[in-house]
Amino acid sequence: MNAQSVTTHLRTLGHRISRAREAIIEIFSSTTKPLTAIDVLLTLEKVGLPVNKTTVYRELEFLLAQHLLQEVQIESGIIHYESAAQDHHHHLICQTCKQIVAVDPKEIEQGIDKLARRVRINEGFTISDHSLEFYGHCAHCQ
Amino acid sequence: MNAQSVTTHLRTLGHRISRAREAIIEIFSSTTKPLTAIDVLLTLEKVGLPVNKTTVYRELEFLLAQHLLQEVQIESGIIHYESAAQDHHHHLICQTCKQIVAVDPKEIEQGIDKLARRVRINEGFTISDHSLEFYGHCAHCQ
DNA sequence: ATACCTGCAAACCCTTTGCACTCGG
DNA sequence: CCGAGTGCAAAGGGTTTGCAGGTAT
Repeated sequence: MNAQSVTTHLRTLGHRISRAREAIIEIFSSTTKPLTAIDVLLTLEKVGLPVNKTTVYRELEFLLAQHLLQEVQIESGIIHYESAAQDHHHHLICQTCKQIVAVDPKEIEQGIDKLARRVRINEGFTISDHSLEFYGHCAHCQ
Repeated sequence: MNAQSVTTHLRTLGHRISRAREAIIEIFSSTTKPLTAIDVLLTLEKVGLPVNKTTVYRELEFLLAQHLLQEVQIESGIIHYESAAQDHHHHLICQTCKQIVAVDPKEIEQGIDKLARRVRINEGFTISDHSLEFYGHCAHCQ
């Protein structure tokens, strides 16, 4: 889902498309990296569309409620968001330089589904989602 | 590793065992649930050993540095800790009642190792750790 | 025109820090 | 005794809220 179709979708639902909203949608459409509110704030400044941090927080909340963004659990104490339109995937987090790389896990996903099935059976849980993140060191930081 | 052997270990290293420290070690030795600083604070109050929150935060930091606790990534914006002495495992988080259940994944671990190996090859990362959490609904909340 | 969206300031929650005091070994 | 551990108050980050003013439709 590109930025264009997202704004059209929102308009259909009766939501307005302000400059800030449009820019934030554009930011998340053009990266696979999970971003924090501060990341978004700084990116907007760079792009020449400075916005109050309150607006950023409110917009992230709004897009989350619209299921256009999702939270990512990668670092304690700070919330990261990424586009919900991306294919389901996981992350590699370099513990040295903190860079985050998305992993497209076609094959991995199968494996996790198997694992989830075992867990569900064992504990009586119905599992609807999972998060799997790998921590280590990237090629450059080794 | 039980509370007794932990305190002995710390004494060997020249660290003192205050009442607060002892009680916190005891708390983490007797549960598999990941706890927040507030959880620990409230538990100490219940047990009749009220302690300042600063002390709790400092103690968690200390035990983390001693590799007796580890952080768990399960909820954005708040840090959960659990005993590092537990066998490596993962969690089931009920999205309704928020209860957290530890999963002992002897078999699962093998699967993840395989997945990690594929990821490492693909991205040039050296992977030293991972976190895998499942989200869904427990038997009671379904 | 009228909601919705925005900025600003203040409040909130979780966590950290500075400093003087206390207690464990 | 003496330094590690503690409490208190204040500050620090990230996030949320209230309200007045601005803007998209």
